[in-house]
Amino acid sequence: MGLLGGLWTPELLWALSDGPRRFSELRRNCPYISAKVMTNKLRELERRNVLTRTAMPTSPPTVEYELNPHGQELLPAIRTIVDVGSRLLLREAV
Amino acid sequence: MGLLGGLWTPELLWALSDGPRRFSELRRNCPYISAKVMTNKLRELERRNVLTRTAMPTSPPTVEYELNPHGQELLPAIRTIVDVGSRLLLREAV
DNA sequence: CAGTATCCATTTCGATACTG
DNA sequence: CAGTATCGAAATGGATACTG
Repeated sequence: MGLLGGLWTPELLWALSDGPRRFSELRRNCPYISAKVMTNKLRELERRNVLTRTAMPTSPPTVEYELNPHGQELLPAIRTIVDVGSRLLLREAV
Repeated sequence: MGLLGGLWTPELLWALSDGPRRFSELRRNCPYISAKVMTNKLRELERRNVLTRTAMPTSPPTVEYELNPHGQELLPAIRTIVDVGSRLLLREAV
């Protein structure tokens, strides 16, 4: 949980689950995460060895984030959370 | 995640996963959770309809907490988290 | 585009002491 | 036994403005 911690971490990982994404793509995927928090999280996840950050020296700059094998291992957990979460939401709606 | 949120929530649910537990048993299972946080979490989980709290009017008082069906549905998620978590810990240890 | 910097509000956690 | 009360520390999140 220390790793998954933070309200938005699962959502970020989720957005990365089917391939590399650029910073702005992630922002579009998770519009409620401020740039600051997003940067913090991404850096943290990089430090924790869950994803890789690749900056291309183009202009304007392009940065890609991609889950590494460690990150892939987290996916089942995220998936289950998302899954159970949506079932519960359905119930509450009723 | 709003539901699972909080550092200790998964640990509490985990401790409850194979049957009802009394307050003091939970404290023994999760020695690092202060009584205050534990009470808060339990109350929150009760409010969220994940577990039931049963107080027996004995002396000294006895209170049992038990996952209800909603809570049971969370278990797969917790299990997966615990699972992935321990695999990652192993890696880091190496 | 992909960030940083600042400042502030909120939430969460923890230690300690007390109680029916 | 099963809590509650109080206080304070710390992490987390958000808004806004600025930059190579």
